[in-house]
Amino acid sequence: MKLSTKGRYAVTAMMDLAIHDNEGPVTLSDISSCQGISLSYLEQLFSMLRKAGLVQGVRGPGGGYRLGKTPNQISVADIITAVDESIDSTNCKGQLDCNKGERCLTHHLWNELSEQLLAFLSSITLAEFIKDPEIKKISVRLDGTAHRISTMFPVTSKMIMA
Amino acid sequence: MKLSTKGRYAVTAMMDLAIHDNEGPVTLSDISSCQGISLSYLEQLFSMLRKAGLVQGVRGPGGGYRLGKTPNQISVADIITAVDESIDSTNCKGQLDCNKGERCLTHHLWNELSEQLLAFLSSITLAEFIKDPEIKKISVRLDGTAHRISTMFPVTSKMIMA
DNA sequence: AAATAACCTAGTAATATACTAGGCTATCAA
DNA sequence: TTGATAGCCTAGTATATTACTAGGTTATTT
Repeated sequence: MKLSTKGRYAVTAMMDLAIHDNEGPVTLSDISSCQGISLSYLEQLFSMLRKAGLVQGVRGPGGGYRLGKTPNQISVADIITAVDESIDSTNCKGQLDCNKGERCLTHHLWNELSEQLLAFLSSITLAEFIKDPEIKKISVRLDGTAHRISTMFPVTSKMIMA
Repeated sequence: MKLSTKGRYAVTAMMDLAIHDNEGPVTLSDISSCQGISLSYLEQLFSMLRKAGLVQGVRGPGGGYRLGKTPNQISVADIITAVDESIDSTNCKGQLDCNKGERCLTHHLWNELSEQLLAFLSSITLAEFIKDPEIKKISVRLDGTAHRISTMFPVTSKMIMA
């Protein structure tokens, strides 16, 4: 279990798809300008997401990406593990005797923690975010044209905090 | 909130200290050989942990590091934030108008997720790991000489899994 | 006095992250 | 049928982070 900006890009992009899941595909170009990262890099991330079955590509004009499963079937853990390849959690993997024919206790403890973290992130699905009250407000306000512009919304005091 | 191998090194090292909290200081040299990372790198990590008040250095022979607070006052989140400086969660921080004078909804959603994750890792303290039944077994078996060698323990089938 | 181990700095190798540049293919609309 | 769109793919590269090496100083114990 690893968590970097790369993983965050993937998660936020998937949130975007989830919000517009019933409105048609979202283009990487839109996500690129929203998240402020290069289109080509996004393409690489989505290549991994697609191979993991988390998204579906739709080619041609009006195309883009949509979710590969229902929002409640896609967890944050799924997304992160798809793009952030897991770290070698023991650093002495392969060699069972990392020190004098024995094995570190702390490695075992880390595994326990790592599993707890994975379970936690697995329990959070994209469906939770669609239910967010802030989003409902936006959806109502923008309904018709939501597909193109609802990934953005006006700044509020709540949003400024990091 | 960021989680890399660097953070894992810090967490496992702190677990080590927590286990031996009542037995005297643990040397970085011991941790180095256990975790398989360089002594000097550990020194740099512990410099950050010390500045965060999470550990106390004890100089001279018989010295090493011990916890700076009680195990139940030190959370996994504390450790990770001390060594893995937090990422710029929005990528458009500073400029409030990341796109056409508006702000991305997904950034807001990420902040919510990030806070949930932080709350989760804040709820897990080093005290949990001391209570681990596996550790109790070791402590009983090694009691007197535990300080030096109890960071290691024999391989069991349970341990081989990653 | 000698050994230990924290504590500190500068420089560097290795790796991961993020981007650039180019191209190809499927699909839609004019 | 043609052009625009947008997915899809590869190779190369700039940047940042991670992890290490190699020196050193200082406090403490034996």
